[in-house]
Amino acid sequence: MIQNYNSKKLYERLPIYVHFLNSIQESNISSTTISKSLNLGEVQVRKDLALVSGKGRPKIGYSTKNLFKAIKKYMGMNHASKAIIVGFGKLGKALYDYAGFSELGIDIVQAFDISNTTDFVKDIKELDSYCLENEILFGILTVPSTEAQATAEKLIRCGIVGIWNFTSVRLNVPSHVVIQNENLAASLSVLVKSTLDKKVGNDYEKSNETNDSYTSKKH
Amino acid sequence: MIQNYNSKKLYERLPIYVHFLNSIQESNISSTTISKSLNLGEVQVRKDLALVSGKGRPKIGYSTKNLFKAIKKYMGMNHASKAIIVGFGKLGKALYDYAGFSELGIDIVQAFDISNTTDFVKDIKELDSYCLENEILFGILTVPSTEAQATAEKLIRCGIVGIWNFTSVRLNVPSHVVIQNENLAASLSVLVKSTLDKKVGNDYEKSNETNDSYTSKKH
DNA sequence: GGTATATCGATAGAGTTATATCGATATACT
DNA sequence: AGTATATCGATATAACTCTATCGATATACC
Ligand SMILES: NC(=O)c1ccc[n+]([C@@H]2O[C@H](COP(=O)([O-])OP(=O)(O)OC[C@H]3O[C@@H](n4cnc5c(N)ncnc54)[C@H](O)[C@@H]3O)[C@@H](O)[C@H]2O)c1
Ligand SMILES: NC(=O)c1ccc[n+]([C@@H]2O[C@H](COP(=O)([O-])OP(=O)(O)OC[C@H]3O[C@@H](n4cnc5c(N)ncnc54)[C@H](O)[C@@H]3O)[C@@H](O)[C@H]2O)c1
Repeated sequence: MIQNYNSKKLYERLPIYVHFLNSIQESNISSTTISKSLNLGEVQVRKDLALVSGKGRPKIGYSTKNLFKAIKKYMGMNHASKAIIVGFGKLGKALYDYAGFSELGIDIVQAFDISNTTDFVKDIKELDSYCLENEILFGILTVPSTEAQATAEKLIRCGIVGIWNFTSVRLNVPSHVVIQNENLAASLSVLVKSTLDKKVGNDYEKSNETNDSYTSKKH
Repeated sequence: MIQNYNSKKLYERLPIYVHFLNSIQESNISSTTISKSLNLGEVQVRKDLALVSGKGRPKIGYSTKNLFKAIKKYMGMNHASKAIIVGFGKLGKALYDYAGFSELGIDIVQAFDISNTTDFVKDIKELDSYCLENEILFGILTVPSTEAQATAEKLIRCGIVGIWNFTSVRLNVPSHVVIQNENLAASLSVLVKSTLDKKVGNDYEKSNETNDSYTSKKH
């Protein structure tokens, strides 16, 4: 594949830029400044921006507004994507209440549970009708792991094609469905192991550095 | 570097194996079976296991018990790592109550907050004395983003060298400290974008597949 | 207007991670 | 005991991702 670079890692960084651009006042911004503010590689930022946006100007940088729009367009953040949460427990509640997703064009429009139903938490039985009526594409799975596979299948039957999976189960789904596993336990383990590596292997700098887990890179 | 393959991705998979091994009854298990159960590449699993464990036997596989022990040893999961949570809000509470971390040798031993103090949530003012007394190495950062940098610095002053960062801030920390960013918003964006890509680019199979975000791999 | 330079874009290369392939071997089965 | 084969381990290759470098250029400043 020639120069058609479209990667998961890129997709993770673009929202970070969006959040950053949202937070600044300047009407122009350079890739250099962005890279320093976010602890990312300078070349990497430039490459990312070049891919999604129009030209930048030497000595000036990019128009903040245009850059912002370009990234949002590229990521499909303009038309708000509607998502539902299934499993309104501790984690589901935290995610449901979090305001930061809307900045990225994602609205969590409804929560479902098998028992904790309230005004704004519907019974899981209503899943079908709700999803079909509202054309929901995304589901956030925060049910107990024992219920994970069965619940995922329910979601898929309702037309959901993207599942954010917080359970520890590796779901089995048809090929048209996208799964994003959010394995928090694994993630914490990575931190622990990386930290221990660093503490032990202080002989010379370990070559383990990656953009997201380590700090003080020499950009 | 020759064959000293020690990657972040590997560190993410090993806990998945641990969880799986914990859940099965069989006293022997083959890499083939593991790979099918977890939707991972067969060769990849074999390579992972070869790196951390003793030999497997043709037609039999590995001893479940030995494999389990080997991975835990490799990952440093034997001596329990103690972590604290700072910011006992919705997310902090969910993490604090989650039982699944102990399987991976991690104990969340204490929570701190600036206001919601209770019997088991200490005031942030006690952070110093607690961390030093108890030799805490890991901190989970779930304070509001406005407090993130300042709080991270507090943690570091208390001897913490690994921070699991749930805030949207890209922390600036000294080089001996490891940061694991858990950017949930970015992760959700990846799901949305990947799903949209797939829906649109159905001309021929997109070459975007990765082990963690997509399903129905042809292993 | 002329010069210095911050920033850009492009290319090449290095590093990391995953997959395909194949011969070796211990085990199951006849 | 002899044969078929599931599974292993190793090597080679492919795919993906990041970084270093450098010439081009629009802008700032004299
Ligand atoms: N809390 C964490 O920090 C954490 C960390 C990692 C993974 N997880 C995983 O996330 C999931 C949720 O965790 P949690 O802490 O919020 O658990 P929880 O028990 O607080 O919440 C689970 C919710 O799902 C509901 N539920 C049960 N069966 C259901 C069904 N069939 N349909 C719809 N709803 C149903 C329950 O009523 C409950 O409200 C679990 O799978 C857990 O393993 C949680
Ligand atoms: N909830 C989510 O789903 C979600 C998703 C992505 C990111 N985040 C991030 O995670 C963090 C926590 O989110 P939340 O939803 O739990 O928020 P929250 O408001 O429920 O919890 C924050 C807690 O931090 C405490 N706090 C405030 N200042 C403090 C300080 N200086 N020291 C110690 N404690 C302090 C508050 O009292 C509160 O209990 C935020 O930075 C948020 O942006 C949350």
